[in-house]
Amino acid sequence: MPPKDRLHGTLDVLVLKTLSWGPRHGYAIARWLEETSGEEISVEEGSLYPALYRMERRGWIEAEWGMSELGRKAKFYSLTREGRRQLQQESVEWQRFTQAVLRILVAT
Amino acid sequence: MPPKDRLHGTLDVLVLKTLSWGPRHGYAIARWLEETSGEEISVEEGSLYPALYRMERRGWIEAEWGMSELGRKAKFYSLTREGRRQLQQESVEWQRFTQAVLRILVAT
DNA sequence: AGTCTGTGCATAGACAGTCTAAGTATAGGC
DNA sequence: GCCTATACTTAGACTGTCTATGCACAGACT
Repeated sequence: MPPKDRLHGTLDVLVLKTLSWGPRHGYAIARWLEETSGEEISVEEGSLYPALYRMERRGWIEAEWGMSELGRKAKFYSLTREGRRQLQQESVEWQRFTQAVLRILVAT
Repeated sequence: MPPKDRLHGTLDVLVLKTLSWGPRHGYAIARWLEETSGEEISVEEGSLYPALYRMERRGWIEAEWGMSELGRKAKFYSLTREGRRQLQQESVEWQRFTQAVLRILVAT
């Protein structure tokens, strides 16, 4: 696996979290995650857009065409009620799991 | 993805870490990870054994047939020098990445 | 005029890893 | 006799991320 598959399994929850602060278009989601993480996280477009479609299909987010800050057409996504539930649940599970892994990795 | 694909990308480093305390056979590695994590982590055999072969092929671990604690034949794996390097590196990267994710997930 | 970079979306196909599920084999408990 | 636990093996499904490409438009720079 390419070294950067590290995103595997966390992209959804990251996108959901990003949208929890209000609607954003795809490109903005990617930029925001990368900047906020100090470039520690990189979001490839080939991963992001399929992920957005998946989550829309599952009813976690909704899309609406609009205008970006720069006046270009862009698809804005927003969390649905179900998406908010999903975010909550996934976030908790992710933290529980990574805590368990961390305990093992730092054990002596 | 089945809800339990959460192991994705962390199985290798967990196995390497387990072996850092000495040789163990596959079955014991799985049991140990599950117990130590309080059943938070579950290691399927269909994931574990292919992972062991992969890591052996990559020179991170070495195998040797022996006898288990219960007197049954079992394949014992031990870390190679390269495996120790790999563990160190992967562990650091994993922690950096999950820290970045965590910061986002707990942000308000 | 032409090129380059940045914005923004879309999608095909490769790739890799985990999972389910089945099988082998042995041993002990009921 | 059957069930559970130990211990390894492997085929195939599944899914998600990646690379790579394409479209479209705008502004900057030469």
